[in-house]
Amino acid sequence: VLSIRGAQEEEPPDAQLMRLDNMLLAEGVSGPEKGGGSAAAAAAAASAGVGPDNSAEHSDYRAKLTQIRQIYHTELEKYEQACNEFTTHVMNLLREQSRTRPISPKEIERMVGIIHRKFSSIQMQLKQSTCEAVMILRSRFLDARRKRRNFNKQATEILNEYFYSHLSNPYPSEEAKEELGKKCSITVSQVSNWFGNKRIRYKKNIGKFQEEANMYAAKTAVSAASVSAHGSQANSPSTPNSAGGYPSPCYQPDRRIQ
DNA sequence: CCCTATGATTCCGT
DNA sequence: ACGGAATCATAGGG
Repeated sequence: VLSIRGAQEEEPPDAQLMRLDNMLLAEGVSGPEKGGGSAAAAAAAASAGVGPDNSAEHSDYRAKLTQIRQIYHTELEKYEQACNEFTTHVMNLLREQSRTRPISPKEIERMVGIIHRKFSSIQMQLKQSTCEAVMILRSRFLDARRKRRNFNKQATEILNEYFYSHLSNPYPSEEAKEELGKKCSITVSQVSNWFGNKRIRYKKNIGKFQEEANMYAAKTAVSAASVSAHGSQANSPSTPNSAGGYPSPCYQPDRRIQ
């Protein structure tokens, strides 16, 4: 009713609308019809983390995204159409009224402006809820926590061997991480995650890991012994244990119940 | 179904 | 950018 001067300037406060538009575009909802969407989704999946390109999950995600996109487009179209219809309807009414009373073009313009603002606020809502839906979808499918799989036994074996044989400084270098990742067929960041988790959990409850520590200490001791027995030089294979970081589990071969 | 183990993410300090 | 800590979400075993 009272926004006459706002009729011409509709831009200034709509930073949020910009954000919504940008996000919809980036997510492939409002952009190009088909190929763009999947490309954006793939990029999103790739950037979202470790994503070993699970195409089964991924196609599911894409299907849902397409669904969202279709809904969005049909709704948008519906709103647009409704807006136009309503506008022409109002125009007709005004035209009819102009027979009984004078109606300035300014008034018509004002009415049209009001209608358009109303409908664009509805569009805004639509965009917002679409964004929300996309975010939920993303968190549902792209969050790697939701499809966590344990590493296989051999991989954890290798990782544990490294951890317990470097217990004094269980911080593998970049190269070491790469090598471990290669041996375990996991990514470097997964190796980093594993060591991060292992360090904190070991430190938090050393007692719980005592048995495991002893086991791996024994295992590496055995392999070292066999190596030195086989080879000629008695080189302790990069195991200068018990320096600074974590308390050594101090292997006790015949630790029994009292 | 509950509980623990575990991989991944987030927050924060450095 | 990396590591510690807390937390999330699922896997796995009883």
